[in-house]
Amino acid sequence: MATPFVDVLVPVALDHTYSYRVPRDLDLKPGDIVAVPLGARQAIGVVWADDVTIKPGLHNRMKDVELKLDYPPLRPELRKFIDWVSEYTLSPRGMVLRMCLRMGDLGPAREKVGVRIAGPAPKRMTVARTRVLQLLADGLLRSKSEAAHEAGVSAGVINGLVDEGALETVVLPPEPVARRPDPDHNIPEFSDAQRQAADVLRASVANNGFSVTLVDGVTGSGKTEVYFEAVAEAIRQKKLVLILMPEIALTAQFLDRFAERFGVRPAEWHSEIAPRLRARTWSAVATGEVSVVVGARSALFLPYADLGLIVVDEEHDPAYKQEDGVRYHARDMAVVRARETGIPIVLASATPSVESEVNARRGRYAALHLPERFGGQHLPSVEAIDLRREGPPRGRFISPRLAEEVKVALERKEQALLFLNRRGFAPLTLCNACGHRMACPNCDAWLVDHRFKRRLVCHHCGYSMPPPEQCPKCEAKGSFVAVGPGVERLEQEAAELFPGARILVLSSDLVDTMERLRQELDDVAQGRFDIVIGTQLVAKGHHFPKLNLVGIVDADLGLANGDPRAAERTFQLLHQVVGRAGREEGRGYGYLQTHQPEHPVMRALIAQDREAFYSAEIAVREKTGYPPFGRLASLLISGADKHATEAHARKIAAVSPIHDQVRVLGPAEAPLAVVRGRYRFRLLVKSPRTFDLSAYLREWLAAVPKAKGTLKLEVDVDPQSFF
DNA sequence: AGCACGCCGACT
DNA sequence: GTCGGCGTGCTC
Repeated sequence: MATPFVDVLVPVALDHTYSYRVPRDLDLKPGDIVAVPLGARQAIGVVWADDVTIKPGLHNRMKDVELKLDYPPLRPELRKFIDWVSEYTLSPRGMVLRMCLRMGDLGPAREKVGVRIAGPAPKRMTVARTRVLQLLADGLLRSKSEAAHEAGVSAGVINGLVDEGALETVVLPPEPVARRPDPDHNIPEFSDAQRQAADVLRASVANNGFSVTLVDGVTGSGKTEVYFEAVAEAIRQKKLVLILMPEIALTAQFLDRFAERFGVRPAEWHSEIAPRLRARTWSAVATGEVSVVVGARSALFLPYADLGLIVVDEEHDPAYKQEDGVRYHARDMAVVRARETGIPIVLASATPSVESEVNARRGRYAALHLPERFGGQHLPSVEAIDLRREGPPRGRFISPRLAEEVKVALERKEQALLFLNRRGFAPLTLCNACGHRMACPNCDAWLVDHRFKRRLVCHHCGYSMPPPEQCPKCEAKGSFVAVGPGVERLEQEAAELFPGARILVLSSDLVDTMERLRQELDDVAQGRFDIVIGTQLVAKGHHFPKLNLVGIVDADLGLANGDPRAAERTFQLLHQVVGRAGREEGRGYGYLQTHQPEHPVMRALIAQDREAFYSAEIAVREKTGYPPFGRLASLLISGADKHATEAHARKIAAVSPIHDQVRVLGPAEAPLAVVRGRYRFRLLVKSPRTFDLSAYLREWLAAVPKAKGTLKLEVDVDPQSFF
């Protein structure tokens, strides 16, 4: 029985559904994907409810559903998930739906045309034509471009032969997005510990209900191979699998590893997939034609036909947090999606987030530990270099001891990695004559000297200018000095310290394409460089067999700010970077240049005592009520005028509902007080862990006066960054 | 998020 | 006199 009206959720910044009339020839059910008129344009939306009662005043404004699209309906659990994410993050439901419908170009793909022999050779023969006919003499079908390429002729020759009737064109069936992986293609040899872990994961897939398992094992412990066994089990059960990666730079590398295990590459999903392939992939996921998707966080919102397993690799990675639009944490939302779907989820990391570690310790998550490196690899030994006692001379950043160790490594024909998480040449440019510091005109930040590009650059808004000839304040000439190190400056120092060494600098602003980065990483792996100087770009990914020495140039860098997660982040990042050493042959060494070797993060890295670090950090969080022992939300109020912005922030604070479990802090100037010419004030909301913070915020926002003019309010539940 | 509508400055 | 800037508000 067709219903006369349906409620449709449209992908715009709207929480409510709109009602549409259903034409007689359409039969619509919840989940169906439809095209509807919306204002002056057409929108793709999803039927959220049928059997709808219409308010009398609406009848004359209602429009008709235009058509139903030929895709499987969104499943109830995905619709529930959309509702849940919207409620939790306080984002409009339509904007969450929009993330599910980012399907690229709709409509039929351009048909690929193939050619084959059809009739006698034409009277006028040429050398090129002969080559084509010889190639196609076997009677097989080839695509036009393939045939032209193989025969070494232009496409025009092929077209000419088609016109003369010697060849005929045939529409080729579209290439599948991904072929079916073979779960038994190449099962690796496992150690006992790995086998046990794999068995547990396989069982969790076979049992087929919601469960969360934290797989933690050091780099090289075979985590990936272990959770591949769970993936294999899901494939055997004809279920779909989602493997989440924190960034797309890692997916490319990962696809080959997957192919080694399963014989074929999985489908790939991230923001840089070309529109056509994106559309085909979306559709193949919805119909269940692909079985494994490897993707960045946006892959979490795909309409999987029958999802059986989610894996979140590097679950601690901060890149899982989306910081604009719908602000969500893909790891946390993945757990929610698994729960709504009733399937197992695997969280994998060498350095789990404190959140996941606490959940594992309290038994809320199952935990599997893979303590050893595989195949007799050793963990690198780590030492501190105390910069207070044995630091480099003024204006230098590589201490004598680290320099000595690098020399030894080079003599042994091994590679060294110098890690500094700071792009450019120097973070500050200072006038020696008057003390003027070069600052961004739009932001509350210094301009970073990028000497390779010959520009001073703001890392917050992208503003850049050529280095000035003279000081804009005192007009002194040649008075500027670079203060502090960046990777480019480190290269200069390394070139002086290690003459003849082949040095490569790797940082995101120096990488123009993914392909180029891959090439450069490959060059390093092949031993074409002796010293790599890099930012966090080099923290993960490639294996460098000849790399046995890692020097952390400024281990304290991430600890300086007031972020409650600073210690955790620093521990995770440095652990990962140091873990690059000694992965294949010989023994790895890590050196931490630090002013505070007694800091818990440094001590844990040196003693290789992960447990001690987590226990100490968990105790701090518990005492201070920070996540996961309490909940946080941040309200960021920004605007072009400082006083108006602050006044608005105060107004918002004034209407916060009074609740004895909630503390509202602020408004205070955000740590970065101005960005892109906008002043920023922040309110921080703290509550106990079990408190429904989203409901509280919703009640609050209902009382907040609407922002006028340039004023803007952004709400972030579970903020990860405090800038 | 789009897109139209609306009210104030520089042009054919 | 009109073209067009982007602030404001609506979309069944």
